[in-house]
Amino acid sequence: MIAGQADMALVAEAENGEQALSAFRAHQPDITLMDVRMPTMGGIDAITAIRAEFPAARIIVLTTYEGDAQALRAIKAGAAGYLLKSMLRKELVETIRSVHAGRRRIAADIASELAEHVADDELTVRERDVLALVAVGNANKEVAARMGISEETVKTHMKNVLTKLGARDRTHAVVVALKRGIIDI
Amino acid sequence: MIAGQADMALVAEAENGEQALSAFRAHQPDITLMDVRMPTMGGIDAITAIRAEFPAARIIVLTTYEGDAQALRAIKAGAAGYLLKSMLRKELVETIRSVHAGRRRIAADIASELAEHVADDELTVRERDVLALVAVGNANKEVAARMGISEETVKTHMKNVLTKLGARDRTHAVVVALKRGIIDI
DNA sequence: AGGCCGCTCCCTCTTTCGGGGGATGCCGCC
DNA sequence: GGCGGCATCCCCCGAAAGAGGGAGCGGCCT
Repeated sequence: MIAGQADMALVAEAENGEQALSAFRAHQPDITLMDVRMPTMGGIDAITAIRAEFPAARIIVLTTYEGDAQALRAIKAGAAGYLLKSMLRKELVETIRSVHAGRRRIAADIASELAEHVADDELTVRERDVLALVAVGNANKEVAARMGISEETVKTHMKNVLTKLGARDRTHAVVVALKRGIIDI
Repeated sequence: MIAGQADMALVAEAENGEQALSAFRAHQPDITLMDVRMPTMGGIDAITAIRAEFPAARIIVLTTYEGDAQALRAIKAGAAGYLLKSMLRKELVETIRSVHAGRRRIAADIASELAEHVADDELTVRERDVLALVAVGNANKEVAARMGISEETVKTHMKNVLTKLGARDRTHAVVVALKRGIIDI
């Protein structure tokens, strides 16, 4: 599709983050389209690595819906664009031209979700760790044992998680966190 | 990509299930590629509708990972192939030729997942209803009120759900059901 | 007609959750 | 050097959850 545009050329393709990095070194493309879900090295890490070596790199994330937290991570890593695979071809080429011209382009759905949560506190590392263990069926006591902390501390973390995510109980909290891309299973 | 194959031609495209059905009527293609996530009419319903009118229709589902339950529904609806969007182009064209020749083709990952769960009891309608309400943070008592049944019945359904899904608690059950495509949020 | 299955309801009892409260030590930032 | 954020731990307590049981009823298939 890209090769079909008069003003574009497809110079390289990669199957994972490491290949992406070495392909970037070899070709130094004007624009890079990046998937976030890749084996061996995720897209976010690949963006970070590429931008560390080439701060001017213009990277557009192209992915299926993964939640606002995922998008936020990509943008913080230096992505200049964020698109969903469900979008039309026209939007893709427009975004490529737009980013090439130096602008940022975040898909409207993602942008509005990001906006919804800008005021929210993000979960801390420990809170995410606790929630991830809760998601796979661990009781507070089991989470405590696995993390080497007291059950009381786990309860404190969970209380914070419920408040921050606006969840009604632990089950709801896990669902919200999965939808928003805060935790992965 | 398809138009680039010597033995293939792209005859129509649709944005939702209804368009897919009328486009099918108009063109009656040898092979149909179907996404499951579409607005207004889902892919599964579209497959059912098309196969009701054209029992010989050969439909390949092409989707992102949605769990084995989703795939099972598609196959029961009459899909002849099931592929993941993450797969390589080569596999896609091979599958198209294969299905055109009358064979069935289910992606290996999906096939092994389906195989894992063939022996399992599926959830009943009520069990899924209960679980869906639990997923959004309802306590048993609230689920009971919403469904117009007693809390004891809700507990019975949840007991069955935990057993059937092999889950450790309600939170785990929801995560398993989401992963397997048994419920959607 | 009998049996299976899904849906419904009931009881008991222990464990776990979740909402309050408060407190302490550490670390980085201004 | 103080202040905020994070992580840790503690107490109380009512309400849920979940693991046991058992049981009736209606529909569907054989």
